[in-house]
This record gives sequence, structure tokens and C-alpha cells, in this order.
Amino acid sequence: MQPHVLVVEDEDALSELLSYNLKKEGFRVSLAADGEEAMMLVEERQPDVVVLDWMLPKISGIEVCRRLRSRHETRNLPIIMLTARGEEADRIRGLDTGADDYIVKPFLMKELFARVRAVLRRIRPGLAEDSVTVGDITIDRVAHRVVRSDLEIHLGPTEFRLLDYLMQHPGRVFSREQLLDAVWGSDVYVEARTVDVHIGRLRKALSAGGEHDPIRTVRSAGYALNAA
Amino acid sequence: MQPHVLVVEDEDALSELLSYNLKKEGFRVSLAADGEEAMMLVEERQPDVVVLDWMLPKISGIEVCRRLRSRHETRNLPIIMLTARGEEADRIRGLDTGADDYIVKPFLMKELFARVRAVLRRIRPGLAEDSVTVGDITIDRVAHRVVRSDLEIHLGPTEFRLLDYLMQHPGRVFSREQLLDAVWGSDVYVEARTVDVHIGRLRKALSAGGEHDPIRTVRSAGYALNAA
DNA sequence: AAGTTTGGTGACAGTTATGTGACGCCGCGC
DNA sequence: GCGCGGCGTCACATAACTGTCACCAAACTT
Repeated sequence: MQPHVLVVEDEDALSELLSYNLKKEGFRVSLAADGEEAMMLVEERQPDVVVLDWMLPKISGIEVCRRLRSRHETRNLPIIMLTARGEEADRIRGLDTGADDYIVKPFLMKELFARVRAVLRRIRPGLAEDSVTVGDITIDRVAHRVVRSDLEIHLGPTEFRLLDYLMQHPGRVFSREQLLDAVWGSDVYVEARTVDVHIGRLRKALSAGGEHDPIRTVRSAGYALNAA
Repeated sequence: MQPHVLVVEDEDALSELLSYNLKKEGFRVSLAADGEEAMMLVEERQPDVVVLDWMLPKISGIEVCRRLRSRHETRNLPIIMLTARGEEADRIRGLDTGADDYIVKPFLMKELFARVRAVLRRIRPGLAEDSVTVGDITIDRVAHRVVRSDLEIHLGPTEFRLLDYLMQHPGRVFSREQLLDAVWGSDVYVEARTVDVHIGRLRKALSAGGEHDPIRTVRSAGYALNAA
């Protein structure tokens, strides 16, 4: 699954531009226009990285950063701040407050891409890693293969992305909505129950060799991949 | 596909000269004028080898080298440093930091070519090798011949380059766009589906002797050559 | 224990991606 | 100018995958 970027920026023109280009670059993108919306979307969409403008209405960028850092779930969420030229003091405060990197406006798109990728790699190596193993299941993103105890498993594209996503956070429970957002994309509309069907298909495929089901159903909450 | 060299050099005159000559020698070349650009281009273009001037604005050569070595994906990326006469200390630090070779300015072009090729051969044998074998398929770049289990296979130029590229990263899945970029060149415009047709032709040619198809289709992702 | 909610799953019809034969175009050697 | 080998596109057939639904079972509630 592609990394998910939350862009927090109040200027429409810039946020549109960022969204367009990041999507083209293969990222999933959510947009927030102010600090409140940002906090909400962080919660709801669980982005992998936040690109945060420093000048924001309502809650300032620095405050958003502080709040994210003070909450357990988002303590390690990578943050890249956008500052206007010359806001030197902010930049320093930003890094103090826990931003992972900053970039000065105006900037080149490819510079942003590079930093987003760099931060992802540094903070959450798993995301950029070529292959991940959880228990007896290994997924290789480059070769696009899944192996369970030496047996190759064939998955359709959606099942592959679904498993990939679950494997990035083993043990964690995801609601159907979260999975739809992450795996299907926040822009398409499909029934939540569709997730059930795909989970079912994934289970069947993963259990083809007689092994036991690695996916846990959490009633009225969602699904999780068993950590070990 | 020809090896891809990233030249990091801040003097325009020298970088132009290097670019011109390396291209004439059959390498693909990218140019970076400083350390930041270098890091960006490494990420973006994924060169096969870096020729790195030691005196650079912004990020020094030594720092570039250190960063490349500290990142998983570039740990083994070959680096050849360019040092001015007498910068003995730098040279040692350079090799310490993980450069693979160094060359003292001023130097002869063919000396540079030789070192680039040597380093490529040492670090990534496949790229500089005259012939490569994957499973029962052998490709001879010099003679432009392909052999599968002792049977010679005739391929057109495009199919040859396509197979050559796939054989450089066996098992890895490439999107149609990646293949177009790598095999057709990023400047020509052809339909993505054209890749399918050529894959089809390649398959037919490779299976002429009754062997089974060595190319794997990954639905909605692309194609890969089976590793073994 | 009956009622209610939630999850599992086979079936199905629609959609999308891929395989492939056919065709016309082009550059080249003769 | 002609024939030939390659190339890029297209159209069509086919295979693979998808989202929904209906219906049943399991898990909770009261």
C-alpha cells in the first residue's frame, strides 16, 4: 500500500498543487485546511506522514505539532513543516517541538518528494522496506509475492494491498472504514461489508496450506493481523 | 540497458566534460551540482554508480558518502571520489567512509572509464558483465545473442533490450511505465499496452523450444522475470 | 430463550486487465 | 521500387478480479 500523506495547508492553490503532485508520485493524500481539521484527520485516516504548514488559522502549526507529539499514538508520526523564507525562529522552534524536517517555501516538488520519502524511511523503515515478515508470512513488495511457510500464495491486487497494509501494523485492529481508506482509497465509495468479503478471501488464500487463520476478527471493531 | 552514472561536481566545465565523455562511452549520465541535488537524484534516478567530487557546496562529498552508506537502499551503491592532488587526508577519510575508489585530478578520461567499469564489475557484476545467466536463459550483450538451454533464440532489438533489462533484476516486478522508461527511453511516447505486445513476443520466442514461460504477469502491477 | 446485531461465505453479474492475431507503417538492403 | 523484418496500435476474446446480495451462523442483549 502506498504511503499516506496528510497535507495541512490553508492556501487552496498550494494544497491542490501538493495533492495533485503527491498523488501523481504515488502517495495517497488527505487535505486539511486548518489545525483542527488536521487533528481530526490524523485520528481518522492515520496518515503515515504529515506535511504541515506553519502558518495556519485556528490552531497554529506549532501547536498541532506539539499536540501530535504529546499523544501516544502520534508520538512518532513523521512531520515535515513548511515555512516561508526567513521564519528562522519558527524553523528552530519547529525542530525543537519535534518536527522531523522542514522545507522552505518556495520549494521544488521533487525536493518535497525526497524529504517525504527520506522521513518515511528514517522513522518507519517498514514502509519503505522491500519485504516484511510477520510470523510465518512474508510479503515482498518488489517481487509482489507472498510466501507462507515456503508455500507461495497467490493474491489478487486488492487482497495483496490489504495484507500489505495489515502487515505494516501487526496486531493492530483496523475498522472497516480505516481499511477502506487505506486499501481502497479515500475517494472511492464501496460498502463496508466488502471488506468482510475480501478478508474472507484473504483468509482462504492464506490458509490454503492448512495453516491456521492469522487474521483476528474483533467484533464490532474490525480486523487485525495476529502479531506473531 | 546501459549503466547509469551520477556525476556530482560543482564546476560546470568539468561536469560537462565528464557527461559528454561518459555518454560517448555508452553510459547514461545524470549531473548534480551539489550534495543536496546529489541525494535527490540518487533517490530519483537510482544510478548504478556515483562519481563524487570531494569539494562541494552545501553538503560535502564526505557527508554525501556517509549518508549514502547509512541508508539501506544505497549501502552498496558504488562511489568513486574525485580529489584534488594533495588532499591526502580526505582521500583516506573517503575510503574510510566507504567510497569504493578514488581518482586524483587531473585525470585521463579513460582512467575514469576504467575505474567506473571496474567498480561496476566488482560491486554489481551483472551490469558490466558481457553476459548474464538467469535460470536457463543466458544473454550475451556483446554478441547480442540469447541462448536458452543450448538453443539459440532470435530476438528483435526491442525484445533484446527488454529481456536484458528484466534480467538485471530477476524477480522484480516492473510496471509498464518503468519498462517504457528503461527500455524505450523516457523521451519517446508509446502506449503502455505496447509493452504487453512485446512481452508476448518475447514469451513466444523464449518458449520456442517447449520450455515454460519465464515471465510472470502481476495483474495491475506489471511483469517480472522469474528469478530462478 | 427469544430477539437483535454482527460476521462468514457462496453465488453472481459486472468490470477491468491481459493475451494475441491482424494490420499498416517505416527504414533498409537490394 | 520491392520485399522484409520490426514496430506500435487496435480490436476482440478471455481470464481474472470486484462489489453486492442473500442467507445462515455466531455472538451478544434483554
